[in-house]
Amino acid sequence: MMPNADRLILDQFIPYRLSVASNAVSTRISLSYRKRFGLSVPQWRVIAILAENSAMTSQALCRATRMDKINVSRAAAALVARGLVSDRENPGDGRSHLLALTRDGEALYAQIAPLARELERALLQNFTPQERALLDTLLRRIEGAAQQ
Amino acid sequence: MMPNADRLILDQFIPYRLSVASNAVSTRISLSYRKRFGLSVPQWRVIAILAENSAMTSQALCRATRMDKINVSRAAAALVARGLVSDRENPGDGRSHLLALTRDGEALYAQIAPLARELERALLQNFTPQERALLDTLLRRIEGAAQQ
DNA sequence: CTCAAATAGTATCATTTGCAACTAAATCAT
DNA sequence: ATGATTTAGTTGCAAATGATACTATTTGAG
Repeated sequence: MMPNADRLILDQFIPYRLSVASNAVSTRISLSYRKRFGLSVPQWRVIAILAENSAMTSQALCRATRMDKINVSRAAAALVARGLVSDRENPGDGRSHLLALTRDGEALYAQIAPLARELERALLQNFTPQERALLDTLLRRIEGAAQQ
Repeated sequence: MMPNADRLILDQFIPYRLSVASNAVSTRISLSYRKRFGLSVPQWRVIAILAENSAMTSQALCRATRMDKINVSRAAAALVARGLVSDRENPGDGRSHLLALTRDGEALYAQIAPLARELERALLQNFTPQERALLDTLLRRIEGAAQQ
């Protein structure tokens, strides 16, 4: 038998717990976005960031959404095709484009944002504000350590 | 301009933070398992659970790993092909099989488990035991709420 | 018993995701 | 200026993931 110190109980292994919790939340949320608005999670992230900052390049979106450029590119292409995002030349740099929400995109955001907040509220239904803040902090610390 | 109560700051949106943290951790861990042992995360989960409980059916593995049957089936098939897991008839039910670690599987587990614990320790390097326990609890509560 | 319904697991196919190569524009050193 | 290097973004291919349908066995109602 192995020494106990070298065994591992999956159920108490933090990376596992994190993955399971994240999957449960993502599944729930993405179903909801997909069904009601036909949006994937990457698309939703792009919309959310564009609603906060006006026109941005893809690269800025990569940083803000923590997604790689290919995911941003695909999400943006789909949103442009649906008329939710506009795509114009960047006067300062011919390689990149400036992406922004269209009027339709803003309207969609106005529908989703309250729903997203409601979903978040449901997830955190019996969290105190302190617990919520703590969770946020702990997650950021783990993320930082993972990228080390 | 929308009312502030209906806006949403992605950076502070818990489902987003959870997803970003989980991805950062998974990426780090799965690279490590893949490079050193040629294992995917689902395969690693199957091994970890089989190391805790001896012979089990696929279905029991589904419950224990929180993966769906197709992921378990694929992970198990790959492990059987590598000789890390044995697959014998279930005397009690002709539809299912009993999966268990082989001697090689045990040996591999003995190598990975300490590494996994070490990785976890690195992630939680400046967490107090209380913070660690709290994170575990908060993640379980969110997971429960997500499955509602 | 016998046959409909349920369960275990796999196979097949479509969709998603990620990686590497590619095009085009900008930067920078000579 | 001009050619090598870096950067922005897309495309095309391969691997991973998921949904559906299928086979074989078991269960359970009549």
